[in-house]
Amino acid sequence: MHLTTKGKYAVTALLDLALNETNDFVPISDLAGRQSIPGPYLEQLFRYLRKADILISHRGPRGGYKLSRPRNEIKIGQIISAVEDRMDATQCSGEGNCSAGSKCLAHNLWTDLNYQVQSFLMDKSLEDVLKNATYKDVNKKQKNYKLLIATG
Amino acid sequence: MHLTTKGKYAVTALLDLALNETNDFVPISDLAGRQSIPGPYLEQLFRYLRKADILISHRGPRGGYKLSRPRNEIKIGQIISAVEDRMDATQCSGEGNCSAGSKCLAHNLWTDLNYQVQSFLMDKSLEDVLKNATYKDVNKKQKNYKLLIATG
DNA sequence: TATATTCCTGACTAGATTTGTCAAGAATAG
DNA sequence: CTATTCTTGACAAATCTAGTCAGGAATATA
Repeated sequence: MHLTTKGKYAVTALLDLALNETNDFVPISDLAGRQSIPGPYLEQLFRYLRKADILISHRGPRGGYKLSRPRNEIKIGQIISAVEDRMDATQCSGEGNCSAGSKCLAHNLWTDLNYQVQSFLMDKSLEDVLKNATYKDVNKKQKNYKLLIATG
Repeated sequence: MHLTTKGKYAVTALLDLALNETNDFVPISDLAGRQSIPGPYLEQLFRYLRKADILISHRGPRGGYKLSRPRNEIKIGQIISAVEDRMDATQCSGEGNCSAGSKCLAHNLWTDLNYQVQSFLMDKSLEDVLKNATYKDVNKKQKNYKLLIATG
């Protein structure tokens, strides 16, 4: 399971796009500049998002990108799915042959972890994140869980 | 956020150790053999687990490793925390300076994702996983979420 | 005491992956 | 026409993972 800057950059850029939503196309240089993302790198990521029908592009002056549908219909999970290719936590890509042809002792654990992460990401749209609404209550409990995160 | 084979090997090896729980020490070669994990690599991982007081070791003939406490008191999250060092999903290691000194648009999203993953892993002990009990109901819903996981 | 067993430590390496860069080309608004 | 912007493909450096290896220290057993 690997969430890289690819996924993080993509989500951030699309949040920016959703925030500054108009009918105009927004050039990549604007997004990259505002969000401190290397332009050519973001360009590369936007290829995947266009292929996944999340973005619409237009060339030439006044060209750029815009969201293919309303921001409440684009899920964070869809964005990440479009740019990341190693989000699966199982050792066997879900095939159940992780230990000498059959399931390893931890197989179901990783499958369930997959489900946790996926449902979290698929339940949230760009709009949800901008509103910071649907998951605000979760925030308050965070003090109980510091062990996994480096605090230095 | 990166869950590597380090974390997966460590959890699998400790599940094996919990499964074959006796008062004896179990040599690494036994665990590595049974779980198809490269021995010297597992040895490397066990250093971290000993430092984290999850394992007790003993040298010499009839030596090996055993769990430092009952298997229901060792959480999966503790194991992963001991061997993985990049489980944080935020771009800024939680410092909130991910975008020109302040929080990027996605900061709270990644913080909440951290919480989801941590609470999932910290809620499960070795015993829970072996019993396959505490999270079985979650399994049944999985068909709805396939988008993130490569199906090929 | 001798010996085989097992952990302990540190260094090293090959390969994969990420994180970018770059150049040339195509479309298009004005 | 021309400047702007996306499009595509190739390339490269840095980092990280996954695993190896050698030498040493402790200890149970005979």
